[in-house]
Amino acid sequence: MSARIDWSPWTPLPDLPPFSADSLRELLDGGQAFRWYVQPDGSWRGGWVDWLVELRLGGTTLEYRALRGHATSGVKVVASYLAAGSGTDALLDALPWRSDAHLRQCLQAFPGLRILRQPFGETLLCFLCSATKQIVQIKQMVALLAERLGESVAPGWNRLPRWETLARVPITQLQACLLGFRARYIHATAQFLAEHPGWLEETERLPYPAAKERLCLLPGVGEKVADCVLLFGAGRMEAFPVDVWIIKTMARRYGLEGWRPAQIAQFGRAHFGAGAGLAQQFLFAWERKTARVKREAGS
DNA sequence: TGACAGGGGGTGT
DNA sequence: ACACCCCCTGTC
Repeated sequence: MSARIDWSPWTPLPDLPPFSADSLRELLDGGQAFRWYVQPDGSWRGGWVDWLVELRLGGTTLEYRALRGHATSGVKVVASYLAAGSGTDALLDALPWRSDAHLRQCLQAFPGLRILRQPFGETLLCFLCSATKQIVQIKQMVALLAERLGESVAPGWNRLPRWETLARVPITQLQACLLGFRARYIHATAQFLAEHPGWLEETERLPYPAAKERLCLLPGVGEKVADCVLLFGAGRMEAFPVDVWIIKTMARRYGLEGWRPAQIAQFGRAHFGAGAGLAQQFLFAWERKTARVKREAGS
């Protein structure tokens, strides 16, 4: 019944460090992106805009294949999405791992983990869905948005809807995608973007503080969501999203008991420096893994 | 196997 | 502080 997908051959990706299965899972399904699915053979299928890609580990080397029509530019585009050769190594080396034993432990535990370079507009849409939701639920919402409102890219795979499409969709149709109170935010944001052509593109080009300030003007976007969009959708490594996990981590590992989110963000930028957002992702991955191990041991 | 709380990676008032 | 909206998860 399901039509076959015409894939390019599996190809190794250059300029990326070795990965472990754990770090690949954290990279693709650890709260940065919400459109990656692990397959029975351990490979991952996912995508962004009109790219549908599969990733797998050949030993510790990351390999990809894409739709045949995309094969020519594939390596560059996929490598760029995975932030290959984007200065991650230098940023990692500049983190205070020499004096911070916990950070060092996190960096060692997730080799290859990095910040993805996702499309800005799609990242905004995904994180508007994220409020008080866990990854599985966010994935379900964006899957429904793609399925019902996005254009087909390949058999069984739709891209996420464009903002100009969302602007024309009745709010009731958004609510039907299990968005709950987030439907209102997405609807209103889509209206705003439709009335302000080029606003999103301009925002992406602004320096970090100005870009964050502008994003916070959108309904449903506060400091945390703005930081996530700038970190995961614009490569702004100085963005340091403070969510409940990071609040817990920073309290426990760095002694910041009772600190307010804004203070924690300030501490994070001061302590971790230019790669604060990158550091945050490693801390986050560690905390998730710890929670998972604890849960599995308990049950 | 099925019903039933409880809580969830946030924002806006 | 609390509502928003409702699905997921763990538990009985």
